[in-house]
Amino acid sequence: MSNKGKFYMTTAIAYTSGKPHIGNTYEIVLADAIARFKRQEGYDVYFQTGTDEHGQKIEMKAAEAGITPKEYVDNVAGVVKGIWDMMNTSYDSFVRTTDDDHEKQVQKIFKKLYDKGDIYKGAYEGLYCTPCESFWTESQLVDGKCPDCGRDVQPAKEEAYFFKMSKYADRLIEHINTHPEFIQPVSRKNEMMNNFLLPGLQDLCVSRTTFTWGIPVDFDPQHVVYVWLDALSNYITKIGYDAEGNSSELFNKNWPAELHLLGKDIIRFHTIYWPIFLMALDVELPKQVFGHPWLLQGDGKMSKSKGNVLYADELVDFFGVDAVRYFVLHEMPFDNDGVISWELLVERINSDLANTLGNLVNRTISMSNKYFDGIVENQGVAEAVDEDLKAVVTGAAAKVGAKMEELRVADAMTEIFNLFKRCNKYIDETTPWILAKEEATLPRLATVMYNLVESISIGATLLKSFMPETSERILTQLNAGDIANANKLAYEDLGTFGHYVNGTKVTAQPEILFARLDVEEVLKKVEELHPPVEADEEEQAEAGIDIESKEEISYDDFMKMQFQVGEIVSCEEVPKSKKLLCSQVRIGSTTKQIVSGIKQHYSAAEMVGKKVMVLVNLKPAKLAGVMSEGMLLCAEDENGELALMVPEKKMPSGAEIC
RNA sequence: CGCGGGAUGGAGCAGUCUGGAAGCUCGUCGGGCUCAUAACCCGAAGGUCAUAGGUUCAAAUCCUAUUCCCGCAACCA
Repeated sequence: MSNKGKFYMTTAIAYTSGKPHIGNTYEIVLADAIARFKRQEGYDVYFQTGTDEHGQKIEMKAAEAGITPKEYVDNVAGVVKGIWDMMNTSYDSFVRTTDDDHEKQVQKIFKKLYDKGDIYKGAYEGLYCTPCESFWTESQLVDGKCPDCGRDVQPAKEEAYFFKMSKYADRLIEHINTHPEFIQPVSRKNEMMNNFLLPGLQDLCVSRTTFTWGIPVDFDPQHVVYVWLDALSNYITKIGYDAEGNSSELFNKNWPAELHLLGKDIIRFHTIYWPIFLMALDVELPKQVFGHPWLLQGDGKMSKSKGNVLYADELVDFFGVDAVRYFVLHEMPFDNDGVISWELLVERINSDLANTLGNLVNRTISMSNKYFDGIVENQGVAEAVDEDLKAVVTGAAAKVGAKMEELRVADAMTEIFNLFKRCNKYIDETTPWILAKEEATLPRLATVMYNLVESISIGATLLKSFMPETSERILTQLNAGDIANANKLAYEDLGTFGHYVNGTKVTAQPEILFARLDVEEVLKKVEELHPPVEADEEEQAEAGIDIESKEEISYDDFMKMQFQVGEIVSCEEVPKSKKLLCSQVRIGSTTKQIVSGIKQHYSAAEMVGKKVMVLVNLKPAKLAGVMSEGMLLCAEDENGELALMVPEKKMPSGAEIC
């Protein structure tokens, strides 16, 4: 195998707040396909992935679960690694940001930047709401009060460390402009330049004191290191970077990275903060940052309460690892979001994997057995039709390579399947079953079968990076291991025809690679696995819902609140708001305007005429710019479904509720 | 006027940067074939490229305005 040099690539590290769904899993599969392909091409690949385990959210999640943050992330990191392994991904290194070596190095990096003067101690100034323990900016306030609780806020300062982003902005702009390949796809580059770099970078707050689950700043232990400075550093710390100059050989060999792969939502951190941190450390910048699109659920957003979140392990149970790998890689376009649903999965699997590929392998092996007892031997009876087949087959590797060079993985796979489709067409063109009828045409038949087996071998070898297991299964059935394993059939050989050793016997029992699936059956099973929401709701109603208890109040406190029956005389939607309805509510002889966040549960029209429970003496406030003078009371269930409180018997408008 | 993405035959997408006869996969319909997983091969129908203007010899592609969808943010008294 030729050596084309080293290739260091990473995925973003997965945040350990919970189990990753199929959208998160997509990234590691994409990375794996690229890593395997690069290896096949002859690069010395080092492929790193891992988990990002610090931050306030994790601290909270752990507290909810009643365990320590460390226990929490140990658990989730195990789940993440389990899924990565299940997906058959070939990473070389799995970093956890709670690893000792990483934490120590992040502390050194922080210190180094501080000593250099790029990080300085300053104060975060804002308006502070003591009960909520939150800082707000002027623009976030509602009527000058805390937007959360409506209480007064005080100007306050909190000390914090800041990073001098602006110092390096010009250098970064210069770098981005002179390295057009740095940010991929290109459309993202303009986004970064126009929105963040050109308007000017603000200094970035790089420490926190509001929570403790993070890497402590060793010379000022009140502070923990800002999560992104911690997380991004993994790309260098885990391969042995040392801020004091004793970096490992692994680091010296592999850095700078050829490719950082990440979701488009965190491009900003990777193309602005990360390069600037590296500049400050005097470390070279990575060659390329690719922000891939997202995989979205077909029918609406993934939501746990809808029971429609797709997880890799569940999909694998239904379809198998390679089918899921195929789907996510193939369905994901280059720079638009992709769609995933059970129906689409079944459609793709049936059409591409079962029909085109599986059936091709099956019919080819069956014919070999039927006509020649499984012996594949080219008898040299070529015809003109063979040439086009050979051209397509031998040209595939170059096409796939070109697509992969641009990271267009979906297109690369399409090229491979074009090869298989060409094979199916070849069978129709040569009609082996007719050749088999006459003794005289048997030599021609033998050549046809040889061409097919050779073509499929080449296709299967190309498929190795994307569907490693399937590739192996095909080659094993063709008994092509002696020519097509990594040692014998190198990537360079895929451009020429005729490697399959004459006289080789294929398996006598072709095994179904991908069974055809019935959409209805699959959906039925899915429904059994995730019972419809209605059933859930009933069960929950039986079980009841517990909510967080509030502090005890006095009778006087209670008597301060005035509740009355109100009649909704008119109602309209609040413009530019997704949740708000504005109602005119008649309460006795007065009418109040009340804004409520119930648009997703009640239409404006159906509100009119309802008699509802109103908290009347609530201080008026503006919502989305509209004045609201009270509150309509609703019951809310776990899924956020709302139900207005209405009197059980007929009551006049204005009747007191006590 | 909060930020961003999108709108291309029934479905999912490419093409848009760098204008030059509207393409792919699936589905539908018709035909062929029987080696094979009711698979495979051939053919056809189906699109005013969201709408309205503009630039141009020429616009899906560039410009302007509008409508609708989807994320995020905000709001859910």
